[in-house]
Amino acid sequence: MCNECSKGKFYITTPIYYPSGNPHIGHCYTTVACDSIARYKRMQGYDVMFLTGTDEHGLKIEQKAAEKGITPKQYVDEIVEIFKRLWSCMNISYDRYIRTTDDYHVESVQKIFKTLYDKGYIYKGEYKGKYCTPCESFWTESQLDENGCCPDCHRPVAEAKEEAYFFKMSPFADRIEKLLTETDYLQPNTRATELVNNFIKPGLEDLCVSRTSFTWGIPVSFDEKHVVYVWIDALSNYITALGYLNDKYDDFDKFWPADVHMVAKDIMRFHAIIWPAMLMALELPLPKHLAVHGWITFLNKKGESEKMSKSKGNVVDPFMLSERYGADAIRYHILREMALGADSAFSNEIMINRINSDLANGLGNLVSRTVAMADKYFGGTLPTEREAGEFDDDLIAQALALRSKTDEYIDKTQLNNALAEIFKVVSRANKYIDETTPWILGKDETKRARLASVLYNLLETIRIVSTLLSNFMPSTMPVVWEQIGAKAEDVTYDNAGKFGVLPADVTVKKGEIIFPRIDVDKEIEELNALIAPAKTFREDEDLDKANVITIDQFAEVKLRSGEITACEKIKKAKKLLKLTVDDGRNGRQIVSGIAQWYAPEDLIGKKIVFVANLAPAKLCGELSEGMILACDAGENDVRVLFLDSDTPNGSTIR
RNA sequence: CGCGGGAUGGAGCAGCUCGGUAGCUCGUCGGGCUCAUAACCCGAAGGUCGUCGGUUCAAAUCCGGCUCCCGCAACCA
Repeated sequence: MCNECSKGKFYITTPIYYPSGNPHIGHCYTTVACDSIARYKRMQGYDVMFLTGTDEHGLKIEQKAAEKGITPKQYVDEIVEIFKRLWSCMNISYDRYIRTTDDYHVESVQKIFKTLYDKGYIYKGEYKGKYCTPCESFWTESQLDENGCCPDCHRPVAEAKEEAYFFKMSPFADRIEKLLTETDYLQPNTRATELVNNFIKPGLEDLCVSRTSFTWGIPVSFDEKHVVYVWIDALSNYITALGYLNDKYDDFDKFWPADVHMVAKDIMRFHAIIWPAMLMALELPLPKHLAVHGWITFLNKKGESEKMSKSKGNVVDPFMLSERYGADAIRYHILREMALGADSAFSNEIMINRINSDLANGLGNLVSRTVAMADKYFGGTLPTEREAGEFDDDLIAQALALRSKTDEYIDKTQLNNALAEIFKVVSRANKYIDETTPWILGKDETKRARLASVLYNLLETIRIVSTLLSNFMPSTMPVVWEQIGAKAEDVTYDNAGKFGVLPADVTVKKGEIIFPRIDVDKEIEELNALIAPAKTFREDEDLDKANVITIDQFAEVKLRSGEITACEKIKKAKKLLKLTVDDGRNGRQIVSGIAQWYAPEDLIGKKIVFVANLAPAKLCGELSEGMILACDAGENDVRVLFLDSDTPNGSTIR
């Protein structure tokens, strides 16, 4: 069976990552998972295109670069280097790396935008948002700082409108709903209802696809004061990287549509709704699958999993991990722990235990004891006489059945299950050694043939297992092959479906330990010391010359004392408390996001400090006239500033 | 009543579509073995399957109420 030419093509993508910071373990997961699938498919004989890259435009990049005093391009160039270094460190076999700043991508995006405009799917309209007059900047609600002010200059913002281009989503709503609910596009499909209920049933809103408020982006070719906003720029990478509407590459016809787009759940929405809509508008075929995985969360010392974030000091550095344990151990751990769709808790302890029990005790030890016995009893080279025995059939049957199981799980992008199947066979082989007791056979000259059979069966099982595993752990499996005497032609996909491939007189070679066992306690101690302690201040709030204000500026903020006379939770909101405050005048209502930390009864009767001249705003339908002062108290905690109980209400604070 | 997911031995999970002896990995304890990386193999303990009620000969599984967690949306003025 020739598989070099008969399998067809396979196109798989990671998202293009946003280089506003260094890559973390979450980026690693998606990329490692795609890499393993890509390797597996290549091994099967598919013509594989594996794409990854970086999404390099946008306001945030522009700002980060400005902070460092370099151009946006210089800024992204630096971070892209770090991404690429990580991928090389993790043995990522991508075929192509797209940067949205690449000329050909820019050219294609401009053409795509124009095409959609010409087809009538893009029209000019008005974008409503928050505008900061001094900075001449538009912000969305979520970009505003903790006071609802401009994130740049921290002054109040106003409702304003900006000219912008919009992409019509509504014509595609029905087709998208069907795509999500009636096909196997979305994997796992459990999230389809959520998407349909939240976004499609209420009516798909037209999407703002251009901005005039920043310049670090791809200019709209027929209206240069606009730049293309993230959606069309970023999502279209999947086709521009194949040469869609550009001359750089010409394999669009060959590889499109994609077989798998893999993404984390936070960007599922864009890939489940917007991307299909764009493709429908362009009249292009839709990708076959969207595989959505969860986040790697960090299991803290209290046993709670939390999102990784710099301010919590729990970000796991993949460079450090791979240096300590090797890329393959990290790859194995994250692929084995993460079930498609669900979050997976990461902790140093879980990882080390996993490495120890599966890789060191299970696989590593199996290879080690098998090779050692071949070496000890036969000087490394097996004699060719054979004698079958009681437990052989079961072992051989399991080894032979493995490949089709992993095939199936790979096609369902369930890598954790594929690995679980492989390690079942590893366990079976370890058990086989106990059942056949080769150390007893070794003492009896008449049992040479039986002993040779046992060892040969073990070597063959290891060969099959390691062949399939080499897609997940590409750097250590060749070491295994060297030790068990397997040649390159022995460890192919075809041969992973056969038993009896190694020559009967195979010669093994004792070598280094593949996965050394890790001393858990010692290691954890060292790792904890390495993890940066939590910060109680935000990095971007470091006081430097730029942040110094004058006394007049301070005087603009009117702080007053007040007393909380009534307080209740706002039903619809998780975090909001509605406070009635005696401000020494007519009283006022203030809404505060402290419900997580304070119960209403904790606050009634307390004296607090509030900002008196803050523009009123509505939160969850409740009017808020001012803001009470509170400070961060370490990891996800807040303390309200309380005044002495005899402080008069409504007096000025200066 | 905004939308969705979840609660199963110490930990993490499977089972639930299509009711019928509750399973896996890790951990704990006991035993075996000595080829091997104090690794491997076998055995045991440990769960009234969140809670209350209903349907049924029979409920982890189906139905309804409740509690608590977690996402999304909204939102930390």
